[in-house]
Amino acid sequence: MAYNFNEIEKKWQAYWASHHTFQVDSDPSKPKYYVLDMFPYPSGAGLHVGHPLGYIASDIYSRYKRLQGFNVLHPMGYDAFGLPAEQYAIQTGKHPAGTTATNIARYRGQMDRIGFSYDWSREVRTCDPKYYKWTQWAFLEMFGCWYDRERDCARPIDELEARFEKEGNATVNAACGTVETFTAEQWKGFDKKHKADILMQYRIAYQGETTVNWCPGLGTVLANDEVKEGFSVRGGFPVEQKKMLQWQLRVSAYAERLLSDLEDLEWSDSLKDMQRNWIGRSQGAEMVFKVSNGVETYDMTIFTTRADTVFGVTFMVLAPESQWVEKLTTPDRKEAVEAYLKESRKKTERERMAETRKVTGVFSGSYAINPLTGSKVPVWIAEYVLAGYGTGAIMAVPAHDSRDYAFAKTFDLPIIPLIEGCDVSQESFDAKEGIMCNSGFLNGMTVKEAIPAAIDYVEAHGIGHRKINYRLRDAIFSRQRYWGEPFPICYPDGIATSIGEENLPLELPEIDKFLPTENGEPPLARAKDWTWDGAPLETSTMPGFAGSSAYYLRYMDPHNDNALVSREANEYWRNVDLYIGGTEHATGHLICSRFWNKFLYDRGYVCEKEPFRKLINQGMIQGRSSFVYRIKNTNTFVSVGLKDGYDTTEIHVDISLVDNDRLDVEGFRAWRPEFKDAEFILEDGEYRCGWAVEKMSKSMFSVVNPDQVCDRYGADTLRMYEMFLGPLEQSKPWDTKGIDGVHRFLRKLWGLHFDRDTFCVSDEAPTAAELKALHKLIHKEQEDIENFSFNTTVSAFMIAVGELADLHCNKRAILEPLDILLSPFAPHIAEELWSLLGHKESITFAHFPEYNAAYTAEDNVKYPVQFNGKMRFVIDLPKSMTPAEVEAAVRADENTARYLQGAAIRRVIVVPGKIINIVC
RNA sequence: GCCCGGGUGGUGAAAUCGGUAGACACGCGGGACUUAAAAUCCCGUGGCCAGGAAUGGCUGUACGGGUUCGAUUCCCGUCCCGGGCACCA
Repeated sequence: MAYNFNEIEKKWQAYWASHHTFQVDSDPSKPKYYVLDMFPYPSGAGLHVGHPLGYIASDIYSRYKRLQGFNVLHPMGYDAFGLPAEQYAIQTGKHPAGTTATNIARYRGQMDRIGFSYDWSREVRTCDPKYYKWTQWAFLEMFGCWYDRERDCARPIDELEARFEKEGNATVNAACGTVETFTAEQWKGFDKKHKADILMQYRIAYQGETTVNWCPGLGTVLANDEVKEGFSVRGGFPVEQKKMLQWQLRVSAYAERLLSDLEDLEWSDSLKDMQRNWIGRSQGAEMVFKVSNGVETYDMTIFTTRADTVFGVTFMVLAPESQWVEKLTTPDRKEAVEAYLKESRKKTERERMAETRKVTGVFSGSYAINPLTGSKVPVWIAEYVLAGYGTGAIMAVPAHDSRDYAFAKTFDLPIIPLIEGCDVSQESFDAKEGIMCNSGFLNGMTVKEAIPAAIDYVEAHGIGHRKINYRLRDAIFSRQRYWGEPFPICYPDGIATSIGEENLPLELPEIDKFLPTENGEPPLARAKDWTWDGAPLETSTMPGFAGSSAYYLRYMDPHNDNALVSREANEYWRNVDLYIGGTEHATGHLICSRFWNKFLYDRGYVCEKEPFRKLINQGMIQGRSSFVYRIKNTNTFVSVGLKDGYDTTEIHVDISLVDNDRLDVEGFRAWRPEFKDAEFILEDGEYRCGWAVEKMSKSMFSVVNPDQVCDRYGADTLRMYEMFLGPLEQSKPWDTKGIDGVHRFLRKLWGLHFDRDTFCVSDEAPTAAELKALHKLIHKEQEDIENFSFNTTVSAFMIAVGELADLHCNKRAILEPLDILLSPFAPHIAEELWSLLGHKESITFAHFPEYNAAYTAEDNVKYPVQFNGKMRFVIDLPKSMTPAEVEAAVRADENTARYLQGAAIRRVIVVPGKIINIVC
């Protein structure tokens, strides 16, 4: 009986669908397990073999957990709003909704062929109004809240208003923008607009002026992780800095919690490090310097992590965008300062990057007084100081900071070394080590002692205080685009106002063209009557990460119209136990989603403070592209082994024309008209191609479509082969030539049931050898799956099946458990064999066989033996022996006696399971 | 520049609380079956050396040191590759 995988796979996929095999419901009698894939953006190109890697791994784990008796939630959906569909719409006039639906259908078709065990009844699409209702809802919740630092959580903004009525804002400790201090009386006197402006500074979703990454090519702002080296990730257009009024989320208020809660997560250290880096906690002090422009004197606050170096301050620097610039520029310096500001504003991010090490700056004309030494130092303005970090102003210590050093050298400012014996004639001494000098009361201390001592002194004298800064910025939440969630915000009298949660969803309006308007407004401004109760509605839309921030919650209760997720559903499913996806979301989606979850947690809508307990980043599958070598100015191609003798050009060739690095010469001639008359210089009678590991891409003709692999080998082979390729988290090239090995294995397994002499599965009791082969596999599979070491599990299957084949095993008691073990990896063939063994129920409901230690305990172990200090040989003894038994065996062993050459054994020391020491 | 990973056959890779390095698979070589091919099955396969052969010896996990009876594994230094951050005071 042949292994007809296409028929088998179709049959079981239909069976699972019609029996709703993978549909789940809350079931308090069973433990829950939630396995989630990062949902895909459905692009027009469809899936290539790299995309399903993580999905296959999560599917194997889900099926494995089901076998163990868990109630497994394993859903899938689509991150359906986004730029490519809109760019396509601009080019073709086709509505993004249509393109998106088409792409989703294609993705679904491709995924279905691989035999995933998703509960499709829970599918979500972020562009569906029933879904984005809850994205908008969460936004309004954030709009309606402020962050209370006292209680360290989000609170309703009404409470804050009531408090302003009673006591003003002096006692309020909130994460907020810059606000003046006011009393209750003053608050009552403010007009409506003024009050709204003040409240806006406190809201968690707020509107604020900020410098953004503006991408003229796309006509929108972009988040930091949507920009790479000054170009947009999508489309590759240049990006520049621009000040704009934007909706933002106060993610920075959660910085400390986002950082400390990382501890308990089962994420890789590298990923945690990336997040820690992104959050960028740094401990230091804020210090006040008196600054004067000759007319007026102010208190200017700066932030430093090196309070110990105050004695070495020789100048101060302001960011060009700092509010101090205006106050501290003296009339005689005005012209020079303005010229500098104009220059720096003109520069794009890209240009600033290109001149990274070029030092620029301008003197403001003002001076500051060092609070510890009383000395007078100049105040400069320079691009290397960032407005968005700390206070936008620094004290410069050129002797011990390389950036200050470069600046001092360029503008010829003094450099005062503060550490004994350090040489600052060529470069600064940045290390935090050594003994302090030239530093008054700090002299003689080590740097590590001096830092806290300096801060203590500063605090005691009222010059400053300890302070922790974060580089995590608030998330910019507006996009000047069409294909995203509309903001449920309108502007009566110019005041941003919620349209009311009861009116959600606010649906995306139809427009005739997807471009910005002639006067530069976002596309939504084209919509007819885009107003609410006569007031204009917000015209920007939400960014891509809005819809993906809480989708894992929606899967728990996807059809609920009254809540994002009901309390019961949330309390049952809680959070994601295993999350699998690419590392490209390490700082964008994963920070935003954690923030979003924490906000909902503060408000009591969800019961877990972290969304994703365990996270695995699957590696990328790269392409393996092939080359031919054309001799320059000819139409002759030379085989890779001979190319060094010629001057050649490397040309990518379609990998479907290449088999095992050998070129299909006729196919190549037919491939492109220009190669019709191609000549070849062969080696050993064939044309061999060169190859390289590159990104899998159309332009390098290295894309492998999973559908084709399924046609030729079947889904089970695809699934096992992708796992067999190498460790899950590692990037590795796809190479179709190894797939035969896995396919052969499945055929062998099939044959083991049917082709072995006669067709008969017997109820005979299995032999010890058969049981041992099975139980070794059970042991290995359980251990490996828990460690996500799927590649070695596949090897273990091959070994076990090889052993059983050698034993001509056809015992039901062995074959049944074998099918169960295989079912997470190759579910179709496992189901088919299971049913052919006489079972009516799908294998999904079978229990997972427990590891029976009795059969593997017989495994022998190797004991290295040493005597009188030297190791000489190894002896082989059963693992199950106690140390006393080992000793007896050693004393009785003939080989040992021979090695010892007649020496009498005085003592035998056994390190359990490891080593034997013989004292003679 | 800073922070993480990682360097093992022709290839993808196994093996790390230190214990026979290269499991499993691809590829390659040889053989069986076949008129032939495909498919299938069997044997061999890190390198070097000796032998007619079974076999034996040496060497070998990027490089150089160290700890240890014993190091792919632990420590120090160097080189290379991949990823992340990048004027964050």
